[in-house]
Amino acid sequence: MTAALRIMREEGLERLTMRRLAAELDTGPASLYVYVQNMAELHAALLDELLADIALPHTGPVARWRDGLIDIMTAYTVLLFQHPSLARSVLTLRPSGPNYLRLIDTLLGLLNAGGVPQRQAAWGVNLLLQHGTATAAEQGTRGESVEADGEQLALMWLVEEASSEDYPNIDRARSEIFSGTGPERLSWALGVLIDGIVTTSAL
Amino acid sequence: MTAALRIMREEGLERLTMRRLAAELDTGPASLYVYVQNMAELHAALLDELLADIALPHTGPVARWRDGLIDIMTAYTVLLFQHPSLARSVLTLRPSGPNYLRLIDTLLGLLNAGGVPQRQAAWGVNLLLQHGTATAAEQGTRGESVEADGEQLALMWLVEEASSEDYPNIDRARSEIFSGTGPERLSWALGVLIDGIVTTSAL
DNA sequence: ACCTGAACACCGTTCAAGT
DNA sequence: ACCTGAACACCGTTCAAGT
Repeated sequence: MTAALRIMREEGLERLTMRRLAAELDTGPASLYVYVQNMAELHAALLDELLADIALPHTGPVARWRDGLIDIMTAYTVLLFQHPSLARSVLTLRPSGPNYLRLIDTLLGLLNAGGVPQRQAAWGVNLLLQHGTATAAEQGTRGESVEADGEQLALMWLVEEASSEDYPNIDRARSEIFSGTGPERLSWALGVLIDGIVTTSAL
Repeated sequence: MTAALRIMREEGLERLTMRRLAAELDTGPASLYVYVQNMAELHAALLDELLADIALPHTGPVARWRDGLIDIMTAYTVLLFQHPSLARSVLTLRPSGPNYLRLIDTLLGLLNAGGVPQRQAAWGVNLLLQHGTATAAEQGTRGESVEADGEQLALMWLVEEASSEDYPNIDRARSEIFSGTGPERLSWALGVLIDGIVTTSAL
């Protein structure tokens, strides 16, 4: 499993194929299926391995629950940002490793500390983690491939050129659509989510 | 392009390969590269085609801006729910077709009608669309493959079994983690996002 | 100039056969 | 019982060669 982590870190998840990993371990690809059922299970194992490294301040002053949430969610998002294609995989994975359960448990605990009703807390954790994963999967494309950068530029150009007759609201919002830095937008989004989770009652 | 849509609708995006589409059009795969640059561009074109069908109530009473947002976002999410693997593709695509721009413009208009400051509106549209796309990509896996259902069950089992010592908060929230129906959770999430976007000022 | 057959360089997964 | 070579059934993309 360390070999898999190394390949991912050094060459990216794209290059971590069953055949490549098998070659690294001096065997045939069929042998890997003794340890994992399929590619998805390998990705799940990698995620849990990575999650072992994020700091979970399970204890701490109850009053700082909001900062705790933001810190953990930022760490989670930044972690996946470094492995965008893993994030893409995680989105369809429903991870279930011990470190992922620990992460869920900690987030739930912080929302509980904030006095958020149980249902909102449970649904909110889902929303928060989905946002982190999706943000990494989406934004993280930058730099991973040349085409992705090209597409980003193509969209910016289109938005620049979007005629004020056809798209009057885009025209008005033009300057804000790509404004702000990644961290600024992430911290705003986390604020939106947490505020909404705390104040919006379910059903 | 109609052939591509038909294959996707009848057999799923997974089966819509360059080779399969070329065969359908009685030619070799190389010929497709005259019309699209790559697979991503084909997916982008498909998304824009689908978006042509969603109703955009651009006009209407200004006071109903919130309902308008919820209606459009629900339609967008439901649309992608039927094509989960397209949703996965869209997440990394930064779509730029005319119908996608129209969707952005309409959402911006509704947030403007709600008196949301320009920056919050612009960033908020991003957040809303990302949520819709990610939800479809994530939940939509159900039924598309047998393994995905199995993984869902595996997670439910793990959460059921999660010991109260190791994961006390999961233990307490157990009954709520999988509670509610898809539509209930979607409408709650949209409420969270809209409330948060309206009330959380950027920077 | 426009189109495409055939090849390049790969995939994940299965299974019969070996140890 | 455990492991794996070789095969199955595919991919997206490129490019030299034809029309």
